[in-house]
Amino acid sequence: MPGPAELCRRDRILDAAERAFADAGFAGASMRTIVKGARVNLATVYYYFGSKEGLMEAVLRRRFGPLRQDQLDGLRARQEAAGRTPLAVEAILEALLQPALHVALSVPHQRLAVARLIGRIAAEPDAQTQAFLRNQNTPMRQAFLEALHESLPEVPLIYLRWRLEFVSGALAFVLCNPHKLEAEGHAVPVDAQEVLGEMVGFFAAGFSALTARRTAQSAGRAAKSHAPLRRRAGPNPQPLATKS
Amino acid sequence: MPGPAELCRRDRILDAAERAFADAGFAGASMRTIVKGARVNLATVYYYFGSKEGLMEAVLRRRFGPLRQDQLDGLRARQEAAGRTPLAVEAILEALLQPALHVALSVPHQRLAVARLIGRIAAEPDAQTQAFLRNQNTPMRQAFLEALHESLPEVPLIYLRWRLEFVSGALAFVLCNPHKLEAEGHAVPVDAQEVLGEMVGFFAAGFSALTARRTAQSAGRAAKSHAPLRRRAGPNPQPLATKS
DNA sequence: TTAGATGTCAAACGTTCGTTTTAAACGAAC
DNA sequence: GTTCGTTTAAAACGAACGTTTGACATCTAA
Repeated sequence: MPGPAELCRRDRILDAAERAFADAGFAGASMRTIVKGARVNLATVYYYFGSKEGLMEAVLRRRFGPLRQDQLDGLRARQEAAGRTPLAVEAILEALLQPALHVALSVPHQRLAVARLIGRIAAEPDAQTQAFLRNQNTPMRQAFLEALHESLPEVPLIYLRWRLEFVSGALAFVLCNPHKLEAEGHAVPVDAQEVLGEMVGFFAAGFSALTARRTAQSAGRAAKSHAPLRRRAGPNPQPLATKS
Repeated sequence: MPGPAELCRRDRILDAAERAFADAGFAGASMRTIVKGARVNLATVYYYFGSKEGLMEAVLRRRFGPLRQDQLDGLRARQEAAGRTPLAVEAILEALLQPALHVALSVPHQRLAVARLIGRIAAEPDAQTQAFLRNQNTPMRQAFLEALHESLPEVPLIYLRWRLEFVSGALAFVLCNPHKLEAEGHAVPVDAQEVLGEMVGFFAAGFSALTARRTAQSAGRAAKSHAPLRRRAGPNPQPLATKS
């Protein structure tokens, strides 16, 4: 039977693993640094989670389960409040972005690890991790896609899906590198509410844009500069400093 | 003196390393799989590149040097063609996105590895890699930021920087997971030109949006649903399938 | 021919990896 | 008090890791 001490160790492992995976990725994080951070024996991890992949899966389940649920709950709540009328795109985007930005940017101690984790696993190469994540996210993404389709019936569904991927990519990127949103010299942590407002406004305008069929002539007066892309062949075109 | 055979080996190593880093990330790719792919001896890599990090740096330099130059050239060409008038946002975005999408999505054989590499390293934890990449990209990003500022003087600079990060994130995400843009069942590779047009239209609309100061009331009729986010504490809120 | 770079190779260096084994300590039930 | 399932600990497993070594070719310059 699980006593309180056991839960304590299990959670310590999950916390340390979350930090390690966020910092170094799945392959780069080692079990030994995780158990050092959790102050438990190496075998304890295998007792609870079976393997490194099992540990990763538990970490993802603990974080993304509630997060995804919050996103879905937010969408449903807004839909109920709106009654029969389709939601404003801004409301849909808020329901999607607010839970992630909130858990990632607003909380005090070191839950920045969560942010990096969210962003990191979007690019994780591990096939099992990818499959697990896809299974987790598919229903949620489907719900948001349907909501967008109701609000923007004139935009082809395939483009709505693309645009949703753009939003997901930007979100993952921001969560993974929150320092890139900070002002030039300031070290002040970014305000989650402000980022949310800016992202909602930015992407809502994009979503409401009609399908772009221009591509070539959109540059207008610069169209003549479309020379075929050449690959550079010379040696070391850019020396570049190697130190930060 | 470098003979042709030597250059051949050096390039074979870079090709194999690029593929391996794109597939497994920096930590996940092993020197032995790289030399196996390049059909060279293990020591040869150290003869040419000194270390694994040196190899990574050479891979990044070879790809991102020309890519970044193409982006800058495209911007400058459009600026010259436009004369004194500020560029259309669409033109700026095209200059930014077209080289990356072109090298990543359009080429035949296996240069998809380049795409995954571009997307992957945006999330690479390795500090040295991050510093190297930042040094590479800073001047280019600055140029695009200035171009955007001239075209959209009414948008505060800090928000232009944020929006540029959103675009970079979406681009990295798309390059890293090109399959997510494919249609549901179809396996047809995505058309780079179509993605470019859609991204340009989508983000141009976002950039031209005025600063959003609403955040709270933007959801309009759904504002009452803004309950404080609760963290879920119950055990395993979502069982979820563990197999793909 | 000799001296010295220049590339290439097989083999091994010591370390760290994920994982397993073995056993001891624990609390509750009989 | 013994037994039993559960939990922790120390040590070790074989494999793979990044890196180095030393020898062996090959070629140029003196």
